[in-house]
Amino acid sequence: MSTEVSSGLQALEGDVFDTNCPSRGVLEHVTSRWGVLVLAALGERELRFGELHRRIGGVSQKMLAQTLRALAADGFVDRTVIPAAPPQVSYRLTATGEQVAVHVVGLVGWIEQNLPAILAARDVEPATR
Amino acid sequence: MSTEVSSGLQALEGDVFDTNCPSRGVLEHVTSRWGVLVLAALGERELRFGELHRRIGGVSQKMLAQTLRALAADGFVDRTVIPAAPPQVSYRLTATGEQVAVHVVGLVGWIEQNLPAILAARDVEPATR
DNA sequence: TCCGATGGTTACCTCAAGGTACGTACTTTC
DNA sequence: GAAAGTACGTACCTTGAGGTAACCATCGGA
Repeated sequence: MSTEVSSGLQALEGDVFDTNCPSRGVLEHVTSRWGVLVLAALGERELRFGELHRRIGGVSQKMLAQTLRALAADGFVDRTVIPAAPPQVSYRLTATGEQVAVHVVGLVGWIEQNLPAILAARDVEPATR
Repeated sequence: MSTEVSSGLQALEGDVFDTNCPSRGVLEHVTSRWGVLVLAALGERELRFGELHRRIGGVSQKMLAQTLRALAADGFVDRTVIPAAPPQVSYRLTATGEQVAVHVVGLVGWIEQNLPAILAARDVEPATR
């Protein structure tokens, strides 16, 4: 479809198995401890800082701000400041962000749904050891 | 199909947004630095320890073994020892593991394909700041 | 006979992830 | 006028993730 080869010498795909490939960095932002949860939360709807903080259990303000900055730098999250009395800041996924979020939400959803089975399997199979 | 409700009082879904939910642990195993790559690698085919080590750039033996142990404990990876001269150990995804791997591979694949766009966006938008 | 490969384990050490606490600037509320 | 909420930034400190190196057991090959 959109695969214009144009005149590009570059625009090659990434390879996460290569230590030096920049995709490693992106992958680590997305799959970081709080990155996954931020993407999953924003996948539901746009949220303000405080709402995100309350929604994601256990995250500190510092780490939330830091994670949001990293995701914004990669172009996954859009930050909007509403200049009000106490300045309100809203976060939403960009078009690109929504695409990653689809995968992240899929993964998270699968884990949530299959959690009972996973936990059950943990106890049973000492035989394999 | 297989959705027997049985007599279960439990078997509830997980909630990753809850700090104390065990799904958090599973999620962190799966999305850990090396966990993602191991699942992605084994998503392609069964691999031996050394093959995995060579395939995943930058991983140490220690972390690879540790990651494999965690994924095996969660029932995502199956470990098979072939008692040969230098004992060979093979790793493959379980049925459950293949299901998570689908999501992980999807995510990783998306990042690899969209890497050029992501990197390009990084440089351009200093306006948003 | 010594080397190297296989698939680890263990001890040791380092650095960065991440938590706590406090500062900020402004406003509403009691 | 003091406290509380909003959205952070920063300094400080702890913990654990993760790297390095050495060791082990066995076998085939040079």
